[in-house]
Amino acid sequence: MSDQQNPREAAGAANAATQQGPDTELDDFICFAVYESNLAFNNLYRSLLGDIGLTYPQYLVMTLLWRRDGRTVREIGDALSLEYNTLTPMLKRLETLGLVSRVRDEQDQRVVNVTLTAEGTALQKKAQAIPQCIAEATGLSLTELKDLKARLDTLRANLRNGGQE
Amino acid sequence: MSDQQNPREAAGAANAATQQGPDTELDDFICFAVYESNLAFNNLYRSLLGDIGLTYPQYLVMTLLWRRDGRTVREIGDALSLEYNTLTPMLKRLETLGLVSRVRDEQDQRVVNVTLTAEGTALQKKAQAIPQCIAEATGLSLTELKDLKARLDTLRANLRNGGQE
DNA sequence: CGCATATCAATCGTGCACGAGTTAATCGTT
DNA sequence: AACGATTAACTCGTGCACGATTGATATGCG
Repeated sequence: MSDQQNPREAAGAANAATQQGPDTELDDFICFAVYESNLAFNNLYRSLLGDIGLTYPQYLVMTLLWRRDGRTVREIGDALSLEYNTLTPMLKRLETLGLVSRVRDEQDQRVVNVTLTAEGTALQKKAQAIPQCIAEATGLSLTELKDLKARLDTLRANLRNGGQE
Repeated sequence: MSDQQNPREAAGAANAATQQGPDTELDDFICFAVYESNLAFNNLYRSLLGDIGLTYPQYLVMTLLWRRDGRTVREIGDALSLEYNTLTPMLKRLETLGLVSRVRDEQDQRVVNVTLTAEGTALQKKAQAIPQCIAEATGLSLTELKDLKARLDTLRANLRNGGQE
């Protein structure tokens, strides 16, 4: 098959379309590369997390709680850049799975505190191998990963600032 | 507020949790960085594309067709790494919007050919400014973007290979 | 105190992404 | 020609992500 599909074709349309020269050819490249990398991570996590019955976003929440138990919905949302309308159903699913408990705060009745159950704490053991698997699957050295992360963090910070102007 | 939530806290849990040393501390970092960058891009595109009534994945499909009109569902899926069960409803929405038409292939009745309508072609003009906006929002130089894209492409290729072993 | 305002969380509706399963058309082999 | 295997597309169900809206609690200010 000679119809070679690469990201260039998908994201580089601006050049062919608007004749703005090679400078704009990269614009969509980077977002498409991020989009595709995210899809690839999602699929990898799906296969790794399927055994323990978590989705990737659920795993991120559990990871937060394993690191420090007892957080409000807002704190979790801040950490993961997610809104209540995403988190509330997700936390309810984790509650249904018996991994966390959701309890109204005594002092401030508006707040819901999310804590690990014994089962939720125990699950950490089964998830131990996952970070190592992910790191190996990237095929990158520690130095490369560190560097790539730093660049992505810069990108993300810029996007958030620029998007709100 | 001293409760500074950063990606480190969300994705670096492996270290504190499993005491495996600094080497595993980065494992989840990179996927989280990609996850957050993707969220940031999605939100940026949402604000930019809201005016012309497209979502980001829809924009990617339109970009493909603007570059070369007349593609099968399979070709679009290959280009975007998406399955039929994602694309079929999406293409139907684009059809409902009057931007594309979906027609069974005469030679091979299994195949559905997707082509731009006049309205779909015309929409390209309104979308012209978007790549430039995105590029500026990244706050990165062309060299930096090019480099970052290359690294992400490598990462993605590795993930796909490693995920299927 | 009393009332406007802000905050926390939840609900509803839409769209993306994928696993699983289905249907219909084509291909390959005999 | 016939029939099993493959391929293209679709449907259904689940979960994530977000805009818009709502409700209930807490805070601030006159």
